[in-house]
Amino acid sequence: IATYASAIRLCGNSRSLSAARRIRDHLVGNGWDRNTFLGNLLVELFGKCGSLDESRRAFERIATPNTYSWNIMTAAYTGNGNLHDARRIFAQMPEKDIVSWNAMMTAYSQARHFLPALDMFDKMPQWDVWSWNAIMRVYSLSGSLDTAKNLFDKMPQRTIVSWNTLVAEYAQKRHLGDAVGMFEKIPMRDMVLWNEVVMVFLDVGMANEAIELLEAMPQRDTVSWNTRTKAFVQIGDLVNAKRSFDSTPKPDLASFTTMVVAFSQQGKLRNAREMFDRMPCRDTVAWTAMVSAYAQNGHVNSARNLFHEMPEKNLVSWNAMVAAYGQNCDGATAVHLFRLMDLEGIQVDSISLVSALDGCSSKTALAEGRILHAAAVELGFDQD
RNA sequence: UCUCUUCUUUGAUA
Repeated sequence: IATYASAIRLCGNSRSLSAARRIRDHLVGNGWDRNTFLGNLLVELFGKCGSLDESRRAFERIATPNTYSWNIMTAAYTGNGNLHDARRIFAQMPEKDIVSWNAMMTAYSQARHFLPALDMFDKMPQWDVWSWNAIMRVYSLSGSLDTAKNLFDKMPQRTIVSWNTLVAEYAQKRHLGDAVGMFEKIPMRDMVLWNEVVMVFLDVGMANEAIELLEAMPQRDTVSWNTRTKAFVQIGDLVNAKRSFDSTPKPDLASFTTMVVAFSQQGKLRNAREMFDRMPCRDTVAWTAMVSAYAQNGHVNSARNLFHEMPEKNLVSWNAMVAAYGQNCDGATAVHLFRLMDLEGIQVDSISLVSALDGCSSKTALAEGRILHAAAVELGFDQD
């Protein structure tokens, strides 16, 4: 079991989907895929690769799934932005532990569904530091930074994550004074915090200072390297961005996707596609980035083909495709897709609406405009 | 020095 486990983990590190499938087939062949521990690893592995079908099948093959199995299955869905199926799994779970509740609360929070997130918190049988950190973030994301700070002060325990969360929230909301104040009081500074500081420089348009700081840092992790690559992209230095990517010791999906977007923005569609093809495995984010790359460079048909090839689609992927049609003045198809989202069980958001409206400006018939207006009213966006 | 899952930093849509 240990041998198989390490083999699966190796795939996870290299994020190689084909290697993952080979191991999976091997385990299916000898029946070890029914083992809970190994099955759990497979569920997680396919989830991380954005292959939710295979993840679910691995889950279904486990003879006696435990709470870990259920939680990993939930995480696979939430990690790919599939709130719908995550909820379903959560509801079906025979036994929920604190991890299940925390995961579901965070899933709502990330989807910006703050009321259900608060509801989860209230319904939880007990709370741990993770729950407190997560609820603190719900408040800050929903705009109540003061409430978040009050929570931070009153929380029964705090970890380094609590501190890092608040610094990041202050920084993102441009309360730089508060961010610095927090930073100075932090008892222990880790890599996450330093990466946050680098991001502050990038966010305020000081890319060169960000790069200098990164180079002065004693340690760098993959996030640091990715941020460095992004900094070069931001100053329009594609050559050094590519160099930064090539120097990244352990590139992950974000490293590749950053380059896909960078090439696309410079109109280098071929390079973008090469980067995409070189990825050992592709998650929903990567697929969506490539769909948008085609769309933004005027290749709507290629965008559509790739969209249909995607193994999993979430809200953002759909929005990207709606926008693709909108930007290319095919308002009718954009609206059609917009309505299809509903049928697919995707909860539309304001971006879906704006993207569909984009193509409506002149070419779309009045009837389609009415559909969107009705949707806007329903969503409560009619005042905007 | 990686006993499987949940919190904070980097990558996708307007």
